[in-house]
Amino acid sequence: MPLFARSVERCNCGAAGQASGTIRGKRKEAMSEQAVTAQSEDFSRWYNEIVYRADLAAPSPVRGCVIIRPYGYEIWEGIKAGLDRRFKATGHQNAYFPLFIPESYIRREAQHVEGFSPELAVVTHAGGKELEEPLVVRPTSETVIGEAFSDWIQSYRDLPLLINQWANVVRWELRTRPFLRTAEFLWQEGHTAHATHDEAEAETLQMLDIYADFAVNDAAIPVIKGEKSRLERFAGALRTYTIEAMMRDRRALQSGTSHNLGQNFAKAFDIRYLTENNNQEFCWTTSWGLSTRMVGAVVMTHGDDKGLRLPPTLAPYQVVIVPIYKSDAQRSAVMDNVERLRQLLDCAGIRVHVDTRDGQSPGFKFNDWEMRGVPVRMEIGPRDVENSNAVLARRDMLGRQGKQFISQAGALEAVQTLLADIQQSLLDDAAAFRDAHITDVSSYDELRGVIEAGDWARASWGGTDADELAVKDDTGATIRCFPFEPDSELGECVYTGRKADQAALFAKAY
RNA sequence: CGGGGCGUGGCGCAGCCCGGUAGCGCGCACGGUUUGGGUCCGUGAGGUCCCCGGUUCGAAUCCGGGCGCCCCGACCA
Repeated sequence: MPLFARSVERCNCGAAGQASGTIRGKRKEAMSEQAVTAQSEDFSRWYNEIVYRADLAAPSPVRGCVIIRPYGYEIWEGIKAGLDRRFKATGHQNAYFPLFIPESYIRREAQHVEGFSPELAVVTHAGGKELEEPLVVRPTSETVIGEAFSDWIQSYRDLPLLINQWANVVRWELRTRPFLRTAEFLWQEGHTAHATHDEAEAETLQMLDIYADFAVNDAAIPVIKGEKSRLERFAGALRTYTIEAMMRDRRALQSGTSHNLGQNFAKAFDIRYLTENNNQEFCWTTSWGLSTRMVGAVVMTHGDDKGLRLPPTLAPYQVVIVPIYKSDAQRSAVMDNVERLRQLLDCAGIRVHVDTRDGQSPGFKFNDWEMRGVPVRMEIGPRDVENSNAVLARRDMLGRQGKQFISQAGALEAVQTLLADIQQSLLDDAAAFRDAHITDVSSYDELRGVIEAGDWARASWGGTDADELAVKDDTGATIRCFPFEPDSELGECVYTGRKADQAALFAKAY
């Protein structure tokens, strides 16, 4: 298509009588260069273009890393704020542990080493000398925190210990994509210690609920809660729980995980407490994490062919005001109105931005902010000034039908209503999309067909690890989770035909 | 680690086959014009042509070596 447009332009060079054709050709070409690749054409290309063109991220000089630009970082800050508030409300406190972990720590929990050693970055030299013991750049902090916990916890009176840290971690991945998988990423990792298995289990599930509540209500991403299979379990955990979300290309994205670590780390790091009866007992610990991957989830859940669509709760700008004017006289009258409305919204706590760029046409700005996903656009021009009106346009409903003409007097209320509407409609859209692409299957052929078509399959499962791997080799899909709410009756195992013990959700995943 | 491709102003590319000292689009700066759905015109700034070596009067272009990146297959929040 671009090739065609280019050749048309070339042919028209110097040709007489084809002026309008040339202009049309040029305009088409310019449009195609400005437009984003369609999702249906190439989803991962769409994703990359959006991430870079909406200024979420920039390429980094280091292999698998990215620079998170201010617009992208503000989305992350919104995520942090939403989670941190929920963590605090449930009694957790923030702390910070070192980036560097003695290599010997990582080795103390057998499964943990095995799980992480392939992707560790290790510092062997520092201060111009070789270190006596290499330092691992943390891939996660169970080990250092476990060591600290063993010091801090003496008696049952010290429990539960509820700690969270906001940090960067490094996992040396081979294939990386901005936000979804990078060598370094930002996240929070919660670490708690409890007196009993049941308390630890309750904490693990509580934190999963918090992730789900955040995903649904703040990020407008419907998620399915469930337990991970043994193969997908965190290295060193008793049980791993997950929230799974469906992206716009129907691939699954694990968007947050919560682990009941049992007494594995307590035993490896000697985290013990004295009971009321003066007995030494090992603690039961948990850990749970959610990362900058969530930014990618927001992009891939809500984005469309025009670009980002941000849920108002997380949008850096909830409203962008585009002033429209010709003459200087118009300009000052328009800007007068704009400034008053900006203040009105700002005072109400709405994140509002005025696009004062000169030399960019309003039409350009409309498209630009649509690409960046701003939920609501307010246009104010001479006609509006005359009538004390304004135009509101919603990002989730493009074109004429998403526009409304309001009075400036009712602007605040109209904007608040609209923001709430958009938040809800993004969630509804995503939920409808997801539900339309999950199918219950009762035979393996059916499962294979559904996966091949790109959808998710829900099936009864009673297979072994080896069976699960065989299904993965055969179809490319993995068990994303055993959902808490299976939504259907158990039959025979879809793969082995034996008695099934749980319902499993199969999908291709990121 | 196996297979494929690419390194040329900030970005995307042409030029290379057939050597003659670099060009286009976008972006950027300035001036004007325009502005209710991706304005247009003019002027201008900006390049170790990935690196090292060789051939040659002369290398982005030919030859040798190296480095880096991207895409596709085995692991992962």
